[in-house]
Amino acid sequence: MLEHSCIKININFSFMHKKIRIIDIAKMAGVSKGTVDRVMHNRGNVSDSARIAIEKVLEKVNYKPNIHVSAISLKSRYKIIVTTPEVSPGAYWESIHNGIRHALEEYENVRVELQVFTYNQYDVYSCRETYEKIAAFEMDALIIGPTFNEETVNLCKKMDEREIPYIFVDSAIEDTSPLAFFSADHYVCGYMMAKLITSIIPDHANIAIFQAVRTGDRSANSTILRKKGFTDYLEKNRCTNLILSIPFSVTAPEDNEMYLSRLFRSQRDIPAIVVLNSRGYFIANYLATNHIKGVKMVCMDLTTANIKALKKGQIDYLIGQEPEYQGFYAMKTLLEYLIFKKTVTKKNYVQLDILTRENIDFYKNFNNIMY
Amino acid sequence: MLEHSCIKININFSFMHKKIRIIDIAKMAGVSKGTVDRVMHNRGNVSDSARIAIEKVLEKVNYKPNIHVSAISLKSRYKIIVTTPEVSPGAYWESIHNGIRHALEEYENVRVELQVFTYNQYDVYSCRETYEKIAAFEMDALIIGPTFNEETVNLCKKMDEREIPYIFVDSAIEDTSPLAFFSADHYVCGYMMAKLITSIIPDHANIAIFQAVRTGDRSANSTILRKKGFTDYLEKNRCTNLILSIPFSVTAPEDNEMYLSRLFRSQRDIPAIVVLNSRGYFIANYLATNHIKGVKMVCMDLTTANIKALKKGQIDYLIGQEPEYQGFYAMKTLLEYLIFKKTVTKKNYVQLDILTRENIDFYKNFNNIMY
DNA sequence: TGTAATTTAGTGCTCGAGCACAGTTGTATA
DNA sequence: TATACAACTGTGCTCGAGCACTAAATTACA
Repeated sequence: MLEHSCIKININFSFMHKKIRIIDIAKMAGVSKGTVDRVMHNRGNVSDSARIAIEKVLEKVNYKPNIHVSAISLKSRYKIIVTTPEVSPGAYWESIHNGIRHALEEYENVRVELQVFTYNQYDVYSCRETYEKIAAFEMDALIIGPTFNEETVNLCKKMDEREIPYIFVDSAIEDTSPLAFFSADHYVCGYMMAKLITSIIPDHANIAIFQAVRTGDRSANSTILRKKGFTDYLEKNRCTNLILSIPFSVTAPEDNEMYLSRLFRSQRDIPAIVVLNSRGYFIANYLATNHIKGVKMVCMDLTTANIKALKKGQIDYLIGQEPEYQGFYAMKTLLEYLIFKKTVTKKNYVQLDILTRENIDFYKNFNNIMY
Repeated sequence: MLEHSCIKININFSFMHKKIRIIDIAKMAGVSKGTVDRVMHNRGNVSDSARIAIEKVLEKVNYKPNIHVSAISLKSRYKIIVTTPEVSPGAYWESIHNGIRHALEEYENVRVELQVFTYNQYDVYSCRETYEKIAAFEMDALIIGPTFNEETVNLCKKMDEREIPYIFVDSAIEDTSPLAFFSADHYVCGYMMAKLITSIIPDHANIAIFQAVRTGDRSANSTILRKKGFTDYLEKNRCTNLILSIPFSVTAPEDNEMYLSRLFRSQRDIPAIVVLNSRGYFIANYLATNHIKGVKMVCMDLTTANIKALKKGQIDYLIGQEPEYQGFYAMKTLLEYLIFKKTVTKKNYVQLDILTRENIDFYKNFNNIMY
């Protein structure tokens, strides 16, 4: 008979797990719990002797406040502004807003007055005007879902002057000093998309990239980075695929079908399309209605429309960037910074989920995880 | 100038968000909060008239208990047993145990006496003996990480007789009636692995499968399902790849290198290896030390060793099955069932994460998500 | 040295669900 | 009608962090 083990571990939480409370620290330091609280939250009005005694105890013990009790006993009031591109149902930005809302629900005792300002992400003038309005407002903090570089830098400068903390979601902007950002690594994202698309098409096959055209001839920050990652992968791996660009107009959507049909007329063989924004479903639908088959597709974002196309087999790989998680942690981080003066991790890169028609049914967005 | 919008939404939580408390329901129904509590937790000792009045109010309002308050005001005591294959550091089962522990931390006020029994997953006798010990114990509930079908069915029968609820993690066993299970859909998992491996190798290329040999000639439940999914994919898509089996012995590990070298001697061209258990790193290391290059690999589980091999580029795709999530929700579900008599969703399939060397650095296991 | 101003420390209330215990009905039986 | 016993219901305490309010100690200054 073989050797075998049978480990028996007794974890009796009533004995072990003696969790340290604020009052325990107070007793150890020979002060009252009020004083401990003042030291831990930097509220001042504490003598040096008391402060040092408490700090010594804090070094020794590993105090972790009971988050549940914290959440119910808060009484603060804050005014927070959120600005992002416009929100449409089932789409990317809605998920970010959902995440933000969930964070507020977690701290339901905190009175937060939330103001949401949206702008047209394809129109720099809309963004500029919205940002000007925001700059004039009173607030305790700001969450920014940025698109245009220059405008965002300007807004951030004003916030810096007024010493108002701000956090980025979706992507971070250079030359600003945010409290933190929550975003995907867009460069790696593009790099990975290149790897995925080239793995499922023949060498030297053509690849078309679908890209939005913006007012003022400027692309969104994230798209630029993704494209850089994409081309860098091809270069690094000595891929000789021909890259075609498909323009995509938001202001004149009637032109888009034309762009596509022009492409498919001029190029006989387009075995692969990569969409660096969340409009993958648009091309998937075009291909389906025009009975164009055998085109491999790698697209971004788990929007309702994209998921549908993935399940139908029109899209091969869909990349998710956890928008609910981004929104949730942006707001959570902000609140904990404002309330508890908690130290903040500045750079926060979210997961890049790879979804296929096989594993999409098991995908849990952050909503499911939380409740 | 283009049209653009600037939506301003005021979400003032002090006005809106009037959250309904237990005492509000009591007032509406004209009873005391104690009675409402009794109705909601099915504790009995309530007159029909009071019960009906409260149930009517509950239908109208959308009451959600404040989870934070719930967590701090519990006073129950429970004895729970966990049985899984042996745990080794950085490996699959450790993650499941971590998840279980985290759930206990979330309900730190509940006094849980936890007993862990592990068995050798490659030795049916070890399992049998461990299960016999467990069957004799007193407990309020049981969490099972099963391997052997027959033995598990026997244990479950005894639990059914004693009316002790049990939950499966990792995989569910047929002919049992668990309270719930948390596992990946192993069939789909194998199916997806077949899709991934065939997408990165030439048609008709050979594929080797690495499989453990068990005492009593029986494979683990999950591995059987994965293999079924794997072969079904190949059949369905008319793949003509030749499938080779590599045996893998745990009892005589010195034989494994021999098995591998024998394979690579007999077959000149093995461009792909699929590992349906979490030992992918073992083959990756063999290939590396023997300077065998160009072999594509798809493996299971985000163990420390596998992640290392993925980052080095030895493994191409690694499939994760959220072990922390499984453990966490198994214990959480159990506690909420015992304490609150909460209704339980029986079938719970976890996410199948696809990891590559590009997105592995951003992967958050459940530990990170929670804290 | 006495009084006001200021700093520092401590006490006690808040949040809401859970739950033990006391208190109040109603019904049955001597 | 008195008493026992059940069935039911309401009251009040618990958990621990936050924070307001009060009390005490210290300093400032006439």
